[in-house]
Amino acid sequence: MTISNASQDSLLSGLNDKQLEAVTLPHQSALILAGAGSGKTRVLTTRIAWLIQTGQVSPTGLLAVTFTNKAAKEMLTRLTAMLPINTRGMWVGTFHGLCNRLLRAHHREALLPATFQILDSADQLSAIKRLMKVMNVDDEKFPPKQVMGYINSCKEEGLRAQSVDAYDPHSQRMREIFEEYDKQCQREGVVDFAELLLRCYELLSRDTNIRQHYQERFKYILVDEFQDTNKLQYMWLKLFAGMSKEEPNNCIFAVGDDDQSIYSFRGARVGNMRDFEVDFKVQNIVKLEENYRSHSNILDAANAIISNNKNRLGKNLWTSAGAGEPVRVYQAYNDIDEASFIVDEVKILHNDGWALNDIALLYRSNAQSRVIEHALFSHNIPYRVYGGLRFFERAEIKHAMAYLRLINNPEDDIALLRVINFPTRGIGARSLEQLQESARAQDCSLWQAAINKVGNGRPGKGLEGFVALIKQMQDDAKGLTLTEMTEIATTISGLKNFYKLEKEGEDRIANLDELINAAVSFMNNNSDALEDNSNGLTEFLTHASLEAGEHQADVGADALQLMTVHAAKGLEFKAVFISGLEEGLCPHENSLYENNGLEEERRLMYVAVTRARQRLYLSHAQSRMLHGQIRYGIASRFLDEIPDALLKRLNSKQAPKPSMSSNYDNSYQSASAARSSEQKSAMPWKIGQAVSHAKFGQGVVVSYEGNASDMRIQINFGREGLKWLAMEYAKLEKA
DNA sequence: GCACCCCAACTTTTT
DNA sequence: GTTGGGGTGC
Repeated sequence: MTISNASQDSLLSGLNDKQLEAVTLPHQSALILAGAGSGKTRVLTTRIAWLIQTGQVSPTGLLAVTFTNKAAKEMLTRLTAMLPINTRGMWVGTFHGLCNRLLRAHHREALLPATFQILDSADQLSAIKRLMKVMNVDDEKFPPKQVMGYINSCKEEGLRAQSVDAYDPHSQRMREIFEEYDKQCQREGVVDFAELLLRCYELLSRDTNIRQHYQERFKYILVDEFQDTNKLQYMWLKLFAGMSKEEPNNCIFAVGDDDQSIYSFRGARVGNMRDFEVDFKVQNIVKLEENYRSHSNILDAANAIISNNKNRLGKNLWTSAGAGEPVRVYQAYNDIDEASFIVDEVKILHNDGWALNDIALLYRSNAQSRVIEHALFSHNIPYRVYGGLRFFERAEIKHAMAYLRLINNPEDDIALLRVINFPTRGIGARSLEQLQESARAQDCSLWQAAINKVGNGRPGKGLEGFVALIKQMQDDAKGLTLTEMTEIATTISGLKNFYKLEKEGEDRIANLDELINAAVSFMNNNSDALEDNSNGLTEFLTHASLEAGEHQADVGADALQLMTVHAAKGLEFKAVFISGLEEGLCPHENSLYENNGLEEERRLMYVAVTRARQRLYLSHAQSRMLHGQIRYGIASRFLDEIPDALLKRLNSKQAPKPSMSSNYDNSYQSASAARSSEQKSAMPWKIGQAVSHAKFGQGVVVSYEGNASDMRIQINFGREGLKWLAMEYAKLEKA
């Protein structure tokens, strides 16, 4: 060891016993069960710093994998703060980023062109639609989105078309599309996200030399958010680790939290944690349970909720911070009342000096934000919604990027199709079909086909113009910097002029200008990493696909934070509102039909609760507008799972507020009043009335039908679902 | 080629 | 209620 004990001490000082144990584990595979707010990122980065500082590994001898670019960046930032090292050349990144890097380095062995492009989801979908047209597939029977999901989940299981089971005609056709899709991608030199991983995995399994090279290089492999890995990612990690006797047996330091696994819908397998324990003979799991974020009332609530899950590795968060405030529960009359409650509370907090940035409003589904946004807007409370379109996903940016892609490689059919007639230049569906037809006949790219048409004369004015435009752009681009090329792509293409003429095109033009800025800063940040002869274009295109950019600009201003619970994972706020805690929304009704769906919903609730540092509000509404209809829900079972002693109920009575927003009130009344006027006398229960049933428990009256002698009543029993009961026999009581 | 209309969907999402 | 995609008509 070349480093003095003193500086080692400073690196390790302030860690608790468990954190210290994790950071200084000997050379062996380890599973760190890191609870919410337990200092997970700190442990991970300190582990890396410690390994380097004690001379056990050089910065280039380790591999650190994350899921998001944000997490990777954060890790590098913290690392440079701890150690005076140059992080360039270190393999710290996302699964996709690292696979991309490896495939670029070995593109020949991976059978890819050096300039292979990465399809984002939108590109992939349009590629599939295009293929399905060629193959004459009925998109009623095979919705392109489903086909895409099928292809991606196959790849995420590590499967190619040849190895997929298909016993019925439908799945056989599906498999056929999968196979043709892969051929099309190969022809066009493009890879989708899942392909990046699968291609990389296959390359390493096939090519012993390359595999050995990396296995010898990466003695230490560190994985963040291990509970979110899918099957292929786990297989990929095993390859790097080297599992067989002859292989080096590198060790994996896996950090994760099974209780925060909320991404099974996109292929994540919590089970990888248990498999890892067995496969890598993990001796003991290090549990980080001391929480540095929340007061204990909040943690106790979270612990109580999650303890209802059966399949857990087991963990209980604790804090030395004291009980803190009770968890506040508000029962709202309807969604609008819920929103106005939140607005009132936020105002109070803000007046008391809380920064809006420190307050988050969480919901299960994006649709719920509308009502709240409306309330915030009319009360002039600044807010920021996370989610939605990101920079490189905006239409105008994708158009400009398509021109750049064509400069880079005109055979890029996807890019060509996107802009061949945008801005419009008289190439309609007819001429496009002809072009695609002749490309198919000649078995070449659309660009080649277009060139041939122009060469043969009578290509049509539009097509001739397009070919000339791209050729001119390519000519102009020679010797230009990336920034200048980007300018060309937005101007010569006619994009800017097009948006200038549009009524509401200012934002789009501003975005196009922002794209030029993005190119400038990309070059500033990466110029020394680029090869000497590279103008950075391929790298910039990759950057755009792999890092779609921040969701929204002006992050600086103080604003209330609105986001889904999923988007809140990994974040923390001084005060958190969790809204819409009703059966059907949270847990979401769809989840109840899924395997272990309820447990995942409960983990979602757990994630939501553990975001709060100091104050936590839970709210539910007796009725809310959903899909254009009023729905009556009962309180989420997750609320019942919190011990009463931790709660403070702000209004347990369901009396409607007199100050209700009038238009909603009317629409609410008209819905129920319309029916009750028909059969008022026969109806003993009002719609929205909470009732209890001997067998089904608590419920809410949703609707009814029939006449006085034969009336049926529909009740939402939450966990038991919607039930029709005959009035005559059902023994209902007011709840 | 484009504007307009209708109908269906509608949980969560990173790369 | 809203949005987006697809189809139709000028």
